[in-house]
Amino acid sequence: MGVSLKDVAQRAGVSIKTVSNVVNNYPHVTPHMRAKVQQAIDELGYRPNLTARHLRKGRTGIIAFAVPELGNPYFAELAGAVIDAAARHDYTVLVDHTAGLRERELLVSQEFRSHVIDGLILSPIHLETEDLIGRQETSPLVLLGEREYEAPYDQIAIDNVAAARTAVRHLLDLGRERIAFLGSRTDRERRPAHLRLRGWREELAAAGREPDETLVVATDGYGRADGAAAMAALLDRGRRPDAVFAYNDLIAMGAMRTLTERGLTVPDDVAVVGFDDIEESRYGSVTLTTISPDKQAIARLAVDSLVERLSGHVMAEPRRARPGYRLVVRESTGPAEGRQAARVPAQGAGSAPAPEAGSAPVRETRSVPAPEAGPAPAT
Amino acid sequence: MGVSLKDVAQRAGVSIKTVSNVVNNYPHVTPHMRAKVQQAIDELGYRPNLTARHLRKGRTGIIAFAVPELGNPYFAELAGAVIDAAARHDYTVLVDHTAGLRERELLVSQEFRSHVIDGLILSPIHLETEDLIGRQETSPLVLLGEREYEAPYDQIAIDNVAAARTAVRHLLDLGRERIAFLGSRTDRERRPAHLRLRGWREELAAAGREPDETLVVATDGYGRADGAAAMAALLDRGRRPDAVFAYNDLIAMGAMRTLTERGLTVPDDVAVVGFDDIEESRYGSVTLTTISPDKQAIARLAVDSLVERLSGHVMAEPRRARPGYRLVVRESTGPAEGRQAARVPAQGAGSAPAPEAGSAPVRETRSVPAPEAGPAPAT
DNA sequence: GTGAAAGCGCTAACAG
DNA sequence: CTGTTAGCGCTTTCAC
Repeated sequence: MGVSLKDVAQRAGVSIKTVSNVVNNYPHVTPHMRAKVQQAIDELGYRPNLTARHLRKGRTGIIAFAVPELGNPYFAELAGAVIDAAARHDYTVLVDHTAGLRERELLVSQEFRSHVIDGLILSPIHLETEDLIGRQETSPLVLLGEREYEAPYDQIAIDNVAAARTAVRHLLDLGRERIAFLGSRTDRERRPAHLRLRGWREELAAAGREPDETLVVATDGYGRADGAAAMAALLDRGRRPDAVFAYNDLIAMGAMRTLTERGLTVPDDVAVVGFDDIEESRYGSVTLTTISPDKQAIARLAVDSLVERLSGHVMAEPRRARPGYRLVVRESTGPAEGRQAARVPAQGAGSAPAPEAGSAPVRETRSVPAPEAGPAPAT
Repeated sequence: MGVSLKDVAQRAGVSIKTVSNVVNNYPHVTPHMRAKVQQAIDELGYRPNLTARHLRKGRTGIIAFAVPELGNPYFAELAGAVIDAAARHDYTVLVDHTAGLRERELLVSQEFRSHVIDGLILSPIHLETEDLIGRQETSPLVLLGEREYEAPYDQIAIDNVAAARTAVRHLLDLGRERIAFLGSRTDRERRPAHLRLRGWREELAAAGREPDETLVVATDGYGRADGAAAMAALLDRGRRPDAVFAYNDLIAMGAMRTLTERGLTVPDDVAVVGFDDIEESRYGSVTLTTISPDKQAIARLAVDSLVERLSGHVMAEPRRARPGYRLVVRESTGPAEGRQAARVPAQGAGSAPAPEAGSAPVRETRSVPAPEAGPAPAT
């Protein structure tokens, strides 16, 4: 089919090696030679066959990024950041989504495009530690997301418990009494409770309140519809909270929609805090207070981890990096006027003091959570 | 490094070919042989090297999907649909984003992972016809998005002019007088006006109105912030419209946010129509009326086109497919109560009568635009 | 049914 | 500085 090095060599009347040298920009080639070869390349429209190169070199320069759902803006935004971070190391990213199904997560972690991806960044939901332990695939794997595993792989995640506690504390500081939690999962109960739910419990307990479990609503998924349904269920039960802490922004958005439909006002009747800081939460007629994980840092740490292992620096020690996060206070918990401009986080720049992991290898990256924006002395 | 066919063959005491047969599930292998080989495979933890297979077969089973910005939910949702559609044909998708930069669009279309991707689905913004004409790469390319090119490549896009006209007609039917257009581009003016802007002009003209060009606001990009800024600019100019047709949903969202901040009510003071029907537009305290392109159909048509050409069916004739769309009327142009439930489109199922392109080859796919939901007799 | 050998296009050694 | 050769791991004739 295509034109190969050999064809070019023939045409230019030189050896294959010389052409290869030109293609790879080897320093020691006479300008004359280079010109001659280049001409042949242009005439023939030669393009190097990367597949062959990959086979030869044993690596492809492709890493995979697998998330539950690309339709969730958090993962879409994260995917964008990962693609950019990878590009900085000359890696290309293969994005896949698992629909949060354990089976697909397993498949991806086990045998996904074996030997064509150099490594994998995976954000699992249903995967279990034992699935990971039994992993055959030898290419490096970096885990993202809320779940923590007792498996020998790098894990990048903000301190979910602490972040959740920060959110709940904010609501408590506002004087809220009945703080609901939306978004615990209905399925697979046996597995440890969500860290965010634990944060909710811990912070309430620390404040001397008995966590009211009737204010915890499980959802089937993590989407807006789930949030809307959960909020409706809570209200239908006659348990009207005066604040809601949602598992993520989408659930919070859905909850706010239900509140609007029921004629309740945010934040006056019900204050709402989300988690993720997707861009959408900075718009809307009531902007959303939320926990903002440093997505750039997460992407960078994940890619850097992977790239470092790919570079052959064999480090037995799997590492846990804790990127920064902060609480961004917006209208959904703000003063009742609901007219102030959204406080837009200075994304990327003066953001959290996440460990700088640019070129230097990432080491002990347990960064202190960023100072929260506005600890808000009780209203 | 890895364990190869040869290793397995040695271990099992058979030839390479036999192992290959087992791995590829060839029919004519004795059960005994198969078992023996399988055992060796398991013992050695053999995983086929797909890179080698790719080199040998000349194809990889990977296609690329390049969009301007993964942070735009429209593209993220589309990417998800493309991934799923590709999976149905056993293709994996490599997602990239171009930031809408012509340079990167060019790069992607020209030499992106040459020979490792079998084909490319590209949604360009700044690419010009001549860029496409001069394309060296021989792998198939399918174009998505608003722009139309005089180049020999398949193009999948809804009828943007007609869709825009539908949106504007809806606003006219509502009795709106001053309909603004938000989101024409400031740069590269020489290139033909956006089709959606043309639709706005045409429909106004058809209604006997002189399109008021002072109601057209250019934006730098296609995000929420651009919409917010454009709306603010328009209001600051003292040109208060009673309706807004935005280039896309994000711009519409930003515009609505500005309207809220300025104390104006949607839809009472200003009705708003978007374009894309991202999920977000179905939530929010005022749900958004929007043009809903059939994303599933777009993804399916694009992937099917690509796969068909990849299958060697050489069809000289490039094709233009026109997936369906519909107008989904929601609160942002609805009756002023603003309390009715959002009319959620039956995504996927009873949606537009888009050409069924499941397994059968896609042929003449100029589908009639789906019947719009609620032509809304003038208020 | 199974085995032996050639070669996909490239890079890495090693000569010259 | 340039040419020759071997081989990455696999599939694919073609014999047996």
